[in-house]
Amino acid sequence: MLMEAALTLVGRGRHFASLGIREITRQAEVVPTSFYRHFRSMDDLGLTLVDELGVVLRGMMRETRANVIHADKLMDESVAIFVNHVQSNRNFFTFMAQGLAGESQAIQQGIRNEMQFFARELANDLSNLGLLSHLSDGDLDMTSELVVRTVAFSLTDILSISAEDEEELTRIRRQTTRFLRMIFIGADHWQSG
Amino acid sequence: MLMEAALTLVGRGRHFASLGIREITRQAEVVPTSFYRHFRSMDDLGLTLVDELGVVLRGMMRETRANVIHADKLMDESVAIFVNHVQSNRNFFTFMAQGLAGESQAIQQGIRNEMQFFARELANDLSNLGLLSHLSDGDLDMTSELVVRTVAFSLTDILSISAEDEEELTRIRRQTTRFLRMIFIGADHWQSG
DNA sequence: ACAACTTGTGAACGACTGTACACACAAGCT
DNA sequence: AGCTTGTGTGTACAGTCGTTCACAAGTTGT
Repeated sequence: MLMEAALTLVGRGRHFASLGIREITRQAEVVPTSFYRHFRSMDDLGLTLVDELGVVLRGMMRETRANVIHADKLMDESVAIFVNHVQSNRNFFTFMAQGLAGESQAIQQGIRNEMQFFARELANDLSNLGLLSHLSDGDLDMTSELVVRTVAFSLTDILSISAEDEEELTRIRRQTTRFLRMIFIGADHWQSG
Repeated sequence: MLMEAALTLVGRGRHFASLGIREITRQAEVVPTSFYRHFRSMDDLGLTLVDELGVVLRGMMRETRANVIHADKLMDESVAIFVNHVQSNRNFFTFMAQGLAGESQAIQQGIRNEMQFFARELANDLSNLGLLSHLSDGDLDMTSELVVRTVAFSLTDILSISAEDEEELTRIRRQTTRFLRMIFIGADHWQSG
């Protein structure tokens, strides 16, 4: 599979923007010409990857919703689930991190959209859980956006360490949780308008 | 100048990881072989760019310190100065955003270090201004780190819009300020330990 | 059974790549 | 004056790149 091959190379440290058609088909053990059977260009491949990334993110959302029932452990558990998903889809998330400042505007916009969708869903869930109910819709959206960005930045932390470094991983988990806690305290004391 | 040429290409939408030696020397109007007179490799060039980025960031810090005297306008002014610096060093900051998830670990680490340095300086300044004085050193560091990350993420927002879109720029400025305000409120009500 | 479609193959092209080498010119030092 | 050092030049080579084309094998619908 070509997408898989691209992700493998990305996971091996290469940047998506520096990959070539021949390189990917070589990794996929297929002749270069075959590339065009599936994608018009690299950008095309990238956009398809963004679509699949959306699927991964939605899966993560679903799992989070299913497992976070008590508001008191909300953050610890959400962060843990996030970290686990990054670990088991490392290449996908590496692609996401790269794409945020990548060279294709289309891919960039696609990833940005996924994040915004995620933030809106988060705002919805918070609202349904009765959390931060004193916030206006706009302020709740803003808070969710800030949360998503903070977690997304932690993504780059996770990706910068070796996948087996459990010690560092724990540090990142704790730091991210503290970030989120601080944001929620801020949101708690925020006065809309 | 080779560094300038690389930044020009980056500013033109290319990703640093996808640039070639010949491409850069062509942009610099110099013969390919000349590249090796100044840099051993692309990574070498990138690391030198990170050093120069440090200079830019320090300049920004200095200007912020000089202009932010009243704590009440601290955030609005700091954000405004940041946005201005991004606008007038757009290519440099694009390189920075790319490098955070780039393909050279050395460059990645270099930029990460710059950000950490920035965060520590910010913690220092906050301490000197007598702000958030109820926080422990560790918690003040954490807060600064969160602030720097939030601003860094806004960087990608700025870079994703056209340089002349004043309307969107104002939106980003306001959003970033609100993010920071929320973080500071959270820090205000944070109880260390 | 036959046609239409999908996916993969192999050869070929012209352009571009990184890097090596020998050489030229200028500046600074002694 | 002669020597070293730094920078830029021109040529060259072997390898890679994206893309084209005509062709084969397998699957599907009728």
